Amino acid sequence: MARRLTQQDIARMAGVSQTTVSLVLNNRADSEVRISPETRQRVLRVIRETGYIADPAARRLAEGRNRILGVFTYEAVFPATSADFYHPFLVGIEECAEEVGCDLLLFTSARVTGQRRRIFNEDSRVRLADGCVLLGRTVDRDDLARLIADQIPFVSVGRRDDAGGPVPYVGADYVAATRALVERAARLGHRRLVYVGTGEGAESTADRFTGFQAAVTGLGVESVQVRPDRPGLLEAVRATGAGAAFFEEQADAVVFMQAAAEGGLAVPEDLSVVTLGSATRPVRTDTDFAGFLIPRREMGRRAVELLTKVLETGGTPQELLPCELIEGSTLIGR
Amino acid sequence: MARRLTQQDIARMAGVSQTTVSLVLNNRADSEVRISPETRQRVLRVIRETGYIADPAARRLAEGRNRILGVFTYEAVFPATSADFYHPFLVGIEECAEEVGCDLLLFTSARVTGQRRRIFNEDSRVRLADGCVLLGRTVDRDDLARLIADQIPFVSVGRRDDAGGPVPYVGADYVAATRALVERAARLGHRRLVYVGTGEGAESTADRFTGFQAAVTGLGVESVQVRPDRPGLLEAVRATGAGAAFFEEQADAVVFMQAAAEGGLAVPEDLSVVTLGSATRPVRTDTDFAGFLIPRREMGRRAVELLTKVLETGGTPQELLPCELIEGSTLIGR
DNA sequence: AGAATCCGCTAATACGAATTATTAGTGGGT
DNA sequence: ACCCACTAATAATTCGTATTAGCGGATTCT
Repeated sequence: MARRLTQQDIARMAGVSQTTVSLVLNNRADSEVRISPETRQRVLRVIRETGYIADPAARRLAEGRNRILGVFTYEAVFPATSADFYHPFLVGIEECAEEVGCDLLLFTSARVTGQRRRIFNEDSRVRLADGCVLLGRTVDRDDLARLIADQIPFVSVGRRDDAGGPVPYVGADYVAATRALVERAARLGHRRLVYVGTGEGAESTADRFTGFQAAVTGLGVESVQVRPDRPGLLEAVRATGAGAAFFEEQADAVVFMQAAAEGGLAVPEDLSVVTLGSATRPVRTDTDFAGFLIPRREMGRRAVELLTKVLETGGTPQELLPCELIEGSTLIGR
Repeated sequence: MARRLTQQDIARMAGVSQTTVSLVLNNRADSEVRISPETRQRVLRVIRETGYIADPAARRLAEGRNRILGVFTYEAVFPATSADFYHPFLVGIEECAEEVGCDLLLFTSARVTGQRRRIFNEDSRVRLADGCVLLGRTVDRDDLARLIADQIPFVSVGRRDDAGGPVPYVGADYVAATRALVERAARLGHRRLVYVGTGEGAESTADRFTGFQAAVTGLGVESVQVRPDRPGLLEAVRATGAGAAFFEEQADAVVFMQAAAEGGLAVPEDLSVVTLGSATRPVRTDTDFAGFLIPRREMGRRAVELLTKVLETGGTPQELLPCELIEGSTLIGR
């Protein structure tokens, strides 16, 4: 097995010292340090010819940084079930990482403990990267607290509640987006709305409910809540007498539409339907729902941007990106 | 920024040497090395109390490996057009990487030179990983030769011809799968077959043609070849008088089906249709083609398995995985 | 009796790159 | 002849962990 090339090897080939190779590599041109153009070129040529690349572990150990950004996901990234969910984020992350000249390390090695992955296992490689981006519908609170306590630079994609301290994140502004949709319904004359969803669990879910309630209260509109998993959902929604239904989860709306068609409920003539963001669970539908788009790609990009900023100057950035509203065809006046 | 705890710190607190801490941590109980139970417990207690975790960078440096596997693709992975092609491979790769405890480094930053990516560009990061998996419809011969010459551990997903030496790969057995399909057609009474495809180019394509010809010759069945890109493909195929058409590329078969429907050719009543593997170009079709499935996910898994084996013991593994035959509804007797 | 082995632990060193301190050489000014 | 400023490079050290060689005394084997 061929030993990995080291700066020492390059130095030998170029007839200089390891120090010189390091200096050339890091493009140091301070007044402190001088390398003649010829020597520099000679070293660079050997490096080019051999395709030498610095060992990230050694570099990290010596310098303290890597130009490697870790990406941690709580579920496997690629499998089809979650691919649709992660994909847009990854596109954004990848784009921005390329721009800032960082490589991406997918922490696929994190073993699944119980049902999900955990960041800190026996030998977590999190510290191999300069910092990392956290991705997942929900994030383990203990992991977050540990990251904060250990002062590991990271940015969460998706807003997170405090976990032993403020969590750096870039999220989507579900509160504002949901409020805007409620306001639109109100402008169209709706006086009674039904919220179909749990309103609890992950922050993203809670935010939708928060926005809904705030808007409803502010506008003096009547509202009721219905759990999406209850049997006879169609009848339950019908019984509320609401003119518009707000679905926390698009997948539930898709199922509902099917039931409505079978049950003789016309959408949007009899009932308007609004979905609060694109589906997290993949569903196929032809319905052009009124709702909003989660700026997933932008979130990915921004997370990397913020992470590099954190690495440079520290801090705990918290940002919410606006969601684009979708006109759709399922919300009409009454 | 608080300095991290080191083994030295732990050693001081426990009143032992750094070596002892390391030995306790790694649970070494060889005959080579002995630690008394009391000392061990004392060290473990300090570790537990402080929440010490070894620095992965230092650990990797000492161990000499990164546990990072590179994944090189000749086209961008994420964009939707190629996503369907790469996805199943990546699923397998990720699965297995997780099992063997390795992280994945996507060489997405490899710049595109001309039309395609090249492995060895200005600042190739290939050497950053312990080894890498090559993915792509076709792979550059020069790149392969370079990898072999430089003794960089790698495994290609897909069989490759020698390139200045044998190439380690895990491929799909297109020869056997194609032969099996020809044999099935023969058993069903077909005495004249037409091969629609170029039969040349990438190894995967050549293998299909090889299998086809070998089977046809062995069985004494007549056969002709038709280029898939010629105008009037439908008539050309018809003119051959063949009872069954073997399509190298499923996408061509889909187009052909459309033309057949319009031209009044009934499939499979008038002509049986067989496709040699799932589509590389994404096509949507409802036709249940007779053909075979490429074990993409398995190939991805196996590639990582073989790569870890190469890393441990060297060698140049070459494996072909069997394709699962699809009964389908487009191949009947005559 | 002398050699070999065991015991529990530590000092020394390796790993690869970055940084520091230092050296050798050169030319100019007084 | 001497000191100084400057150039171009290197030797030595650092980072935190893992490994190897070895310590001196006691026990066991031959």
